[in-house]
Amino acid sequence: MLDKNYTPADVEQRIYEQWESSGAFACGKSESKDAYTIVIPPPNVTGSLHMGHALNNTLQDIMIRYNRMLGKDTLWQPGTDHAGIATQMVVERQMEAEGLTRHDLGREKFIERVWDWKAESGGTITRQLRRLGASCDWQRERFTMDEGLSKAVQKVFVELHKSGLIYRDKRLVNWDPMLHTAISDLEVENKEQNGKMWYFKYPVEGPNGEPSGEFVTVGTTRPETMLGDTGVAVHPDDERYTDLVGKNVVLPITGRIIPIVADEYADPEKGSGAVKITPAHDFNDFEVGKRCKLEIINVLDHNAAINDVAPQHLRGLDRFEARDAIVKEMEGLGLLEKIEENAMTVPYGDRSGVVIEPWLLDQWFVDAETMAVDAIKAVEDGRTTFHPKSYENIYFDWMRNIQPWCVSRQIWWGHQIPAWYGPDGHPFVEYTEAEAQAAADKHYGKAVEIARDPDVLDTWFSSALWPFSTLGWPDDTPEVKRYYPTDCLVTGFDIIFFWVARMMMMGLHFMDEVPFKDVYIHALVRDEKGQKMSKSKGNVMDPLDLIDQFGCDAVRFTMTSQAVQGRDVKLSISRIEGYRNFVTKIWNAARYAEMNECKPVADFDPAKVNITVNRWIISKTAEAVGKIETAINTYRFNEAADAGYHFTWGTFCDWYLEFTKPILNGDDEAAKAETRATMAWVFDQVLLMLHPIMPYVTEELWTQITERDGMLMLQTWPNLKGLENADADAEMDWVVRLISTVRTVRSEMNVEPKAQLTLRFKDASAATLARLDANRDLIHRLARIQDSGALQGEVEKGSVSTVLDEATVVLPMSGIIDVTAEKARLDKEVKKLEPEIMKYEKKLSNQGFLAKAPAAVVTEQTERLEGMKADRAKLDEALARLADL
RNA sequence: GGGCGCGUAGCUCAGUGGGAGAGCACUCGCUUCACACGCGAGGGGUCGCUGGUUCAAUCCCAGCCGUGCCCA
Repeated sequence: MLDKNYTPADVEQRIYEQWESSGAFACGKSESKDAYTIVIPPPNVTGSLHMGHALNNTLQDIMIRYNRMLGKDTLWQPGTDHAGIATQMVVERQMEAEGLTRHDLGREKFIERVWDWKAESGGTITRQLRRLGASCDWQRERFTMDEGLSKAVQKVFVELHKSGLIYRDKRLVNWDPMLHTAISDLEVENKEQNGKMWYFKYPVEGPNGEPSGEFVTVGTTRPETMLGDTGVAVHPDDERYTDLVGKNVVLPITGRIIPIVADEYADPEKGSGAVKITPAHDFNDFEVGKRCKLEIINVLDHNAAINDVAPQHLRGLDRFEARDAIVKEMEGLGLLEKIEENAMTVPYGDRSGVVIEPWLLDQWFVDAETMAVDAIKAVEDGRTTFHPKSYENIYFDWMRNIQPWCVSRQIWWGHQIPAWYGPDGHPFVEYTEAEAQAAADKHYGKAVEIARDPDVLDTWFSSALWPFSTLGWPDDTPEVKRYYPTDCLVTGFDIIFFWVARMMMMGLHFMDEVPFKDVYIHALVRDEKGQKMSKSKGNVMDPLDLIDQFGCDAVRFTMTSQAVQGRDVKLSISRIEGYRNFVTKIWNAARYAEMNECKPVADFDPAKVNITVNRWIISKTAEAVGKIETAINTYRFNEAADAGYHFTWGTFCDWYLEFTKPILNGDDEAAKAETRATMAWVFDQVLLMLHPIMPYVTEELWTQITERDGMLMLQTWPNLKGLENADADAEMDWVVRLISTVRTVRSEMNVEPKAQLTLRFKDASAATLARLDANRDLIHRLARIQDSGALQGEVEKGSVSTVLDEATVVLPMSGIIDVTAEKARLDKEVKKLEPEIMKYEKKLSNQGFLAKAPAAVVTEQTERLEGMKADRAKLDEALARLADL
């Protein structure tokens, strides 16, 4: 006997353990030729599950469970990435409490400590994914720092270097002065904020090296960088400055003599039209400096404090202290022209939260521009398709303007770069130190000492290999053959550049094939007001809390029903509550089936049932399954949820279960048996079709209903093609409309709920009367009718009338009818109809419409008008009868 | 500044070149033997504004207004 209520907390953990321990998640068990593979976008090992993960992994699990039920050899490859900077920060913070820094331990011991941390705390998110019901193949769980994946990283680095796609270069990079490492463009967050624009007057040098008395005014938002100025640029067409180009200015404070150059970067419209150029500390200035052959002078140290190049009194000052000091000094010199408020964008490190400094360094770069060529082409020719397609533009745009990817990081936790340097700094990139030594010795023609590059690679470098490194590459494994390329990558749009783009580049280069055929981009999860969830706003919802509160299935269903392509998910509690109620509804439907002894019958054939209601619900079941299939195949998850919800609640529970009551309480044993078997079968189909979205309650009911051969998650997806039945649909549709219309009349006429009425059909066709005969019991029960049939003679006085197709439905109510109310009710019906009739009359008298619209449309609209006119005539008749009273 | 999206019922959102929909909320009625996390019925929208294309526009096009995001 099923419990009165479904208690998710009692069920979910137990079922998950059964699934996992039975090996049901493992790939390689199906004999199908087809494989279906998703690699999880590896969550950060320091992370914990947030709503974005919940959405992302629910959708992946739906795809995986659905394809597994289709019989494919399904692999959902799980794992985490090592999150170099984030993880190092976590461990360093821990050590801080003990008064230690990583330098106290040294590199080796520190890394040991990170592994200890990982062993202890690194499993959080994978445990949480289990609570979400994720059917990942956990035995294959990988970590980007695993031996195998590290081998892949090493090979990729060495090979890309040998082919010139990785190179060492001195370039401006984004320097994080708190974390003391370079980071990539993508790890920089540009924030709009109000700052200031300071205008400095730079004295122009006269013919003899003395100040000429003339000044050039330059604006700057970062006064401290003036110490590194090596030029002043003006626009070549800016006539105000034509005479000055070629002359020099004397840089205040430092006394450095720097040239005035012409470069189109200077915008005559902005400020004074002249700009100071600091090639070592600004990306644009760096380019100007290159074009105009300006000196590059670095004035900051790795803490972004002023270095020893600067005059004595400024050395060692933090950049912001230096800013104040310089402004004050310029003011003292009478060289501060003015200060303006200025809206500007400031770059922040996404991990450290401090302002990033462009800094000139030797770093390792990937030639992304070259690698992007194939990656762009693969999407252009459809080898990889984005869903929704509009995201392809974002991808193209980024890929076509891609910058060299800085992959070296000055931290310890990560894949150490396989590069060794000779005495003069020449790099040797090899798999092992011995090989590097040999290469160096050969290069220098003698035995030399080499030292390994202390830097590690960007975490995203290793996650870019994820779709094949997790399958065992570079080893030639059966898994690589079977599961690559993967079928779909499911991710948020904010991650297109981090994962999609880089996985595409690496996959195409090393595997000669795209890493995934489809990319499904889902939206962000926001709060119910549409605001981004953030800790500072205090509007974060914890998916685990929600699961505790409402059950996992309700949370998953909510996510799914909201996962509309191209639209953000706005999550509200009331919505989750609503779907929790849906779970309860399913549970209660199962109880009803159980109470009525509806158990699955082994040899039940849905094509061979006789009773119309049963044929009808089977037809509707086939329709619902079809809708869900189409929806999932086209990544319209909300439509899948919608179809499941409406079929289960709106059709199966609201109508079919009610229809079965007179049968199951009746005496016709054959009808009872068929109905019991049908209901059990349909309910099984409900469990099957909803399982990908709500795995727990469906699995629990599957095993509770009866003895089964195996778990629901390993059953075959229903194939119900050909079970649709238009005749049964039409008949039951009529029954539903009849019952609804009677109920409406009862409600609007305030008929006692318990009162049993008589039902008469005026002008009904033989077909209608046959339908009435065939479905009399259930019509009587659901509409509370005691007697029904064709109208004999005149309509009884005091009857209520309504129109259903060709017939008038008459409900005699002598003694209980309220004439005024009935007249009002009929008037309302007529009033609803009239503007519609006018609309169609106008349309159908339009010659243009008759001439140009397709014939089928004209016919259809004509019929519709005729129908409405007939309805009105019947209503008029009813009103006339009422007038006699 | 460039790009993308959105504006449909009180709220959150589906949808379609030819009859405006759902969930929640709201109103009324119901201890109907699966379910009050329920059942039945109902009210509510000039589909942002202005033009254009079309026999026909909420849907396609242009402009505008409002709003959100990404990039610089």
